[in-house]
Amino acid sequence: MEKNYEDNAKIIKAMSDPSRLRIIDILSCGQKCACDLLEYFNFTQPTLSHHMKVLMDCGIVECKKDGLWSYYSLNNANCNKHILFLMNLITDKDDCICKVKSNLECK
Amino acid sequence: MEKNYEDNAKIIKAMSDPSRLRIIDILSCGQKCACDLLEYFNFTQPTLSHHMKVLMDCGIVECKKDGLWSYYSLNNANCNKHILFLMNLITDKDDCICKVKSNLECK
DNA sequence: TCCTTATATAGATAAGTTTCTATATACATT
DNA sequence: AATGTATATAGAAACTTATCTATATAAGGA
Repeated sequence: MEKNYEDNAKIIKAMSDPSRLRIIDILSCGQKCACDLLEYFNFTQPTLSHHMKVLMDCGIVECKKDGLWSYYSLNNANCNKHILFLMNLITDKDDCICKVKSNLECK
Repeated sequence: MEKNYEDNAKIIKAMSDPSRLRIIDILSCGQKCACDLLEYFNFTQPTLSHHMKVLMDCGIVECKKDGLWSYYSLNNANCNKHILFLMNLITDKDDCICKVKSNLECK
């Protein structure tokens, strides 16, 4: 029981940072490599690396390596429906109070 | 845009602590005064007071004073549907992966 | 083989969070 | 009025987090 509060808190905590919310938002348009993601932010490459680790550690994001590049994407398969729903809340353009996605152009 | 990530992160952050998840879980059974809430936890009264402040500051919980007592309840009216849904995820016994609520008895 | 490039890791620092003890506030009761 | 009780606030300690710089790793191309 206690354990469930802990586990859920960990996943929710991973989403409780503005930069990581934005990363989730960006990845909702499809996979991106680290260097592309980095262009959306003012922080450094190691900081992005840290954020991606947090998102991967709790299963929200997965990584596919190809040569020098790391391609990140939302790990929908691994996310339980609760987290998926929250991600949709944040990323779904049409049904979104926060309008976070409105300034992104998905290709 | 930036602002929305910040605002959403603040609300999500308020829910990213195991103790506060449990408080939300307990309040899903109905309003409780601080001293009743406190019995579920091992921390002190000022610590509970801190957690309630965090939950109230972002609008998840509201407080009704009656004499010496402070009655806390989930502020469903003020919560937008996104947050409500996440609270349901955590608190709804029948449709809940986390099963957080299973050990609570609502009267 | 050497250099460049993409990403990860190590370690430090500054800021934020959770918790505590001590104390204040404010209402109730005697 | 004095005392007791429920809650809030202040301030400090311990821990965690976000960020940085410097460096390591590992793959590709000259």
